[in-house]
Order: sequence, then C-alpha cells, then structure tokens
Amino acid sequence: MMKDNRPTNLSMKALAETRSLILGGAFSPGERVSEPLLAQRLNISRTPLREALATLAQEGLVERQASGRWQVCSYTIQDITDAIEVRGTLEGLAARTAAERGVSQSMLTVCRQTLTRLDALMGLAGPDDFERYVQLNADFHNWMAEASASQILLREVDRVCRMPLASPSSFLAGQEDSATFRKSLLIAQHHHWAIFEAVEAREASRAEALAREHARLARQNLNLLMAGDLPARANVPGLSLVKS
Amino acid sequence: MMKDNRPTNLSMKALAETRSLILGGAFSPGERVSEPLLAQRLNISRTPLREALATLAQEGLVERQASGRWQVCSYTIQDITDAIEVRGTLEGLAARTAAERGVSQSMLTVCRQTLTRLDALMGLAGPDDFERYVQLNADFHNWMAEASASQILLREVDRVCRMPLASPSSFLAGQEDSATFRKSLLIAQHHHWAIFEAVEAREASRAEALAREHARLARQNLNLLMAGDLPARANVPGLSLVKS
DNA sequence: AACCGTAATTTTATAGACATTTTTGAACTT
DNA sequence: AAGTTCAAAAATGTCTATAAAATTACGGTT
Repeated sequence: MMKDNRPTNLSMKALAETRSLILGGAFSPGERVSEPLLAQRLNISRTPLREALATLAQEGLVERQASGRWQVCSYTIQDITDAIEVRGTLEGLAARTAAERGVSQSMLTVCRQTLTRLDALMGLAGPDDFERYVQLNADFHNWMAEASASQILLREVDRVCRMPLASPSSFLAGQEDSATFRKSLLIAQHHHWAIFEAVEAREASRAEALAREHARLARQNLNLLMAGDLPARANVPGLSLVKS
Repeated sequence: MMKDNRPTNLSMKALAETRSLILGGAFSPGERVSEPLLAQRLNISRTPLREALATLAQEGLVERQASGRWQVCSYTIQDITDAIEVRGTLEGLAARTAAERGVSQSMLTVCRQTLTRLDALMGLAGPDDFERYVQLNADFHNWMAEASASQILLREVDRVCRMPLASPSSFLAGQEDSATFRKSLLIAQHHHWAIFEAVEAREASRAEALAREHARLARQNLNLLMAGDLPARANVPGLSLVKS
C-alpha cells in the first residue's frame, strides 16, 4: 500500500502541494525557491514548509545550494533513463523474490482480478476507462512489490517510484489517443500476465527478467515523448524538470 | 564520493550525532525519542533537531508514530538480509552498467591501485592494517557505483548503504581475530578482482552476477554473527536495532 | 560600457513562545 | 488486583522574532 499521505498537519499539506507544484512545472529546473515566498503562497509559516522541503530533497525534487537556499533539481534524459532502469531492477528483484518465497493464494487471486479488469479495458477508449487503467496498472506494480513479502524492498520500490518520471504511471496521462502508445499498452499487459504466471509457477529467474524488460517500455515511451512522436507533453508530471 | 557532511550548521551536527547515537545503541529498538530531551542532550534547540530527525526517518533509523512522536526503528534479521540483497542488486546493476558503458583508463588505474593495496594487506594482522582495509574496501565499493557513470545509481547505492547493517563495511569492525572471518576476507578480495576484470573486459552479465554474489558474503557474516560464531557483537553499529 | 565596492534588501539558521494534543500517573471504584 | 477517570505533566505543531549570511541594487570609477 501507498504511504498514508493525509494532510493531517501543515507539513503534509506543504509536502503534497509543493511536490505537486514542482512536478506540475510551476518552477523551472534550477530555479531558486524562496522559503518566505513559497510559505506565503501556501498560506503557512516557514517551519512546516522547511520540513516538507527537506523531504522533497530526499525525493530528488529540490536540493540545497551551498549557501543554504533551495533549488529545484534539474535532470537529463539520461538521468530519467537510469532511474527507470533502477526501478526495473528493483521490481525485478521483487518479482524474483516473490517467486522464490511463494505467494499466498489470496494474493494471487487479487492479482488475477486486477489483470482481468485490465484485460477488459484494453479495447476501450473513453477517458474514464483510461483513468481506471492508470489505477489498475499502479495496483499491479504495487502488487509486485508487496508479493515479495519484503518490507525493505517494498519501501525502496516505493521510493524510487517517487523520483521524477520513474513511476510506472508517469507516461500514461494524456497519451490515450496515440496509436503507437496504445500498441505499447497491449505489450505491457502481455508482460503483466507473464510476470504473474512466472511468479505463480515459482519461475524466479523468468519473473525477474520479465519485470526488468517491462520497465524498458517506459524507457521507450520516454524516447518517443522526447522525439515528439507522442502528444501531450505538458500533461506528463515531472517532465518540466528535464533539461536540454 | 560520499556526501559532504561537514557540520557547518546545527542540523548537520544533530544529524551526525543522532545517527551515531542510534547506531551505537544509545536507544533500544522501538524506544520513543523526545525532541526536547534529545535537543537538550545535544545542546541545541528543537528546530535543527527536527530537521535531522526528518532526515533520519528517510534513512530508516527513526519513524513517526501516528501521534507524531519519534520512535527508533526496529528491524528483524530478515529485514537486514533483504537490505543486503537490495544493496547487492544495485551494486550488480552498477557493475553491469559500468561494463556496458565502459570505464576510462584512469578509473581503471585507480581501482587497480586500490585492489593492489588490499592484496598487500591480506596477510597482515595489526589493528592499523585493519583500519586501512576497511577504508580500501569502502573505496572499492564506491568505485563500483561511480564507474557506472550514473548519478542516479550512485545516489541510490549510497542511500541503501546508509540503512542499518546494509553497508559493505558493517561487519568488518572488531572481527579481525576470527579465523572464519579472515577466510571470508580472502574470498571477498577474490571477488573484488573478478568484478574489476569483468568490468574491464566489458563482461556485463558476469560483472553483475559477481557483484550480487559478493554481497552474499555480508549475509553470511550476518548469519555467523547471529549464531554467535563471531566475536565483538557490541562493536557492530546498527546491530542494536535488530530485534528478537 | 564594463567593473568594482558598498549599502540595502532578502534569505536562511536558530531560538523561544504558545496552543493543542498526547501521555502519564494517581486516586478511586469494582 | 484490575480497571477507569480525570487532572497534571510533557510532547508536538506551528508561529514569530532575531541575528547572521547571502544576494541584489546602485552608484562611482575606470
């Protein structure tokens, strides 16, 4: 499961809103962020904002200059590619571990349901369907991490998915009308089932290789996006942090 | 290179000292940490301490209770084993990437020097030699991450090494007199050379497999330690966080 | 026009105050 | 002895103030 991010206090609110601002492109990469100004914008004081910024620094969204000022991080295409590879590697480890340790019947049933629902969505085109697709896709990836039965691994997969453009959902928004993209969804869903079957059959090595390969689709989508072959670049959260 | 951790300000000081306290066993796992008390102990105010605690939470040393109090994390042997496996996997990815992308002559020379110096230390037994061994071993592992030429990967490897008992240096301190342990050093050094040669020869898959296998030595040492077959349990930083 | 030094402004680092919530502990009941 | 209630103590969440540091702006010099 995702961490509980209810904005019960102002730090949480500041964290969520600032993250959203940065990923949404409200700042350009390398831009300095002033604590007082942002605090005013969020209508809170500096104290909870500082806590949020410290957390965002660990997520790789902002960094501290030597002088102490905050600065929005800047990424290259290579960085994003590398981050996706790290995610794929960790998901691969999760899939392998799940296969090696074995997964309970109830966990398997949950995944089978998710994938069946994804199957049902594959041909459709409505925007609601697409939203549901994004959620179910996230569910599957979460399932992989949880199926490993390793708290540590779950935490690390979660972490790497918070890096800009590294999450399995990064390239989905706004691409529903691209033919190239829809074709990649079919392949992705084929991967999903294959990973599931490998885990179920305790084929650890195959599960790992498939999960890694699956993440390569994201790299491919990234390349398509940068080449201009996909629409809706503005809708991709975090893309504004990519420089040059 | 390691992050620059000069205590230029009180947050850094609080971070370093609190981390050291926790890893040194000043708190028992699950113990509540009071901000005012700890601030008083460190002779600083709550503000920089809170920042440090927020960072330590991301490192997995403390966590927040629902009520907002800080609590020292508690780990199982399985967690430590999993963390070492994550490190091995990321180091494996680093070694593979280094082999695939190729490493400059100067980087190769640096590593060859490090390993030659380690060779020279293998037979010796003085405490100074051992300290140098620990440093050179850390140098080699750092080299692997840097050789990948991936900022992202370097950062993630660095991160996972800050988890309790996951770093390649965790099980070295205080074990110099154990025969079992000294034998494992020989094997480790054999691994080091093999990884280096695989990277140099651009044998990516072999480099990855070796780096993974190399991390398994740490798992083995962990098991020996828990079985009581190794001395000096008190000297191992972070071991106090392991429960049951 | 480019460069430099200095003053004004802005920013961060830290401390301390205060309100609210949580925890503790003692007295009381069953 | 175990459980409950409620007041006291302590902890957290947040804000604001202040000093020190960094940045910016400006005017003078070359």
